[in-house]
Amino acid sequence: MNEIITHRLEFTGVCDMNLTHVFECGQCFRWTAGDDGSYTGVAGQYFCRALLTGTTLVLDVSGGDREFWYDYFDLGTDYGRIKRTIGAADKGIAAAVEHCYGIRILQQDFYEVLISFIISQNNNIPRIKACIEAMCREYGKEIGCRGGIEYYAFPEAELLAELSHESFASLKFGYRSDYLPKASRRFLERGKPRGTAEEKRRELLEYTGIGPKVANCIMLFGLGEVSAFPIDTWVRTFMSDLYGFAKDDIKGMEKYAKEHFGKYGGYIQQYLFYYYRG
DNA sequence: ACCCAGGTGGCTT
DNA sequence: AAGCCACATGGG
Repeated sequence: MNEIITHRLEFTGVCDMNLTHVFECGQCFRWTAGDDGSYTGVAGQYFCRALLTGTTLVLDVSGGDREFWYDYFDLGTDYGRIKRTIGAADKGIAAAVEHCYGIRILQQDFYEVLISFIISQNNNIPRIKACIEAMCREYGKEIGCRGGIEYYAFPEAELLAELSHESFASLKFGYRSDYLPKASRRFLERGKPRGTAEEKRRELLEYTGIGPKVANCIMLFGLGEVSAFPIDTWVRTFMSDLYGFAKDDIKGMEKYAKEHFGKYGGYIQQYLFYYYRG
């Protein structure tokens, strides 16, 4: 079969990173653990096998230059400093950060995040992954084959925009089926949201199928807005446990996050989310 | 048979 | 503005 890997990239001196934490913390859906500590998956259009040994990150990829992967893994951000800052004032956060020390917020493609998190609503992570893989297999360009597994790029917006409700329903997308072509068309018209965080948020909320929670996930994972604080059922659990909120007091939780977590809300949310979900 | 999952749209007060 | 409830699907 065609060899999928075209080149190898090595990054040395990579601190505060653990591939399991990065790929299992719920921010992305297309990576799978190998039996040797590696992770293999697709980011946008490119295949990648990642292995972290000590502080050296080795990537075998099908495309994308050094800068692309440096950005994707957020290697320019000092997570040590962030963790010291957010852990200092709060014991609950300190425990989560200690346990989930290797999380990094990937800088994923906006459209991929947009579609993925529309699928995520009222759904669980294994099924979200299955839905996305089925969609990529059906409508994404084949990148190649490795170890008997075929890898597919994330589908183009132009293609998904032309599909019918039934095309998604047959992939078991359920009631979300008609959100995806609509969202793809809107994305093609409007492009990636720009401006202030509040402007981006307002624009995302105009999509059918995007409410406050999904909008914040897209801001955090697809638009680099690391202050965004998505509140789902797990976040409600830890906000209740740690700070005594009633489970349905979303407004109170939002206010607390804004006032106490501020610009690091997204990081804090992600450490605690992964810690509590286990 | 229920309840839950990285919730939201739409309708009714 | 706030309170219901239906919405597909699959696992526990």
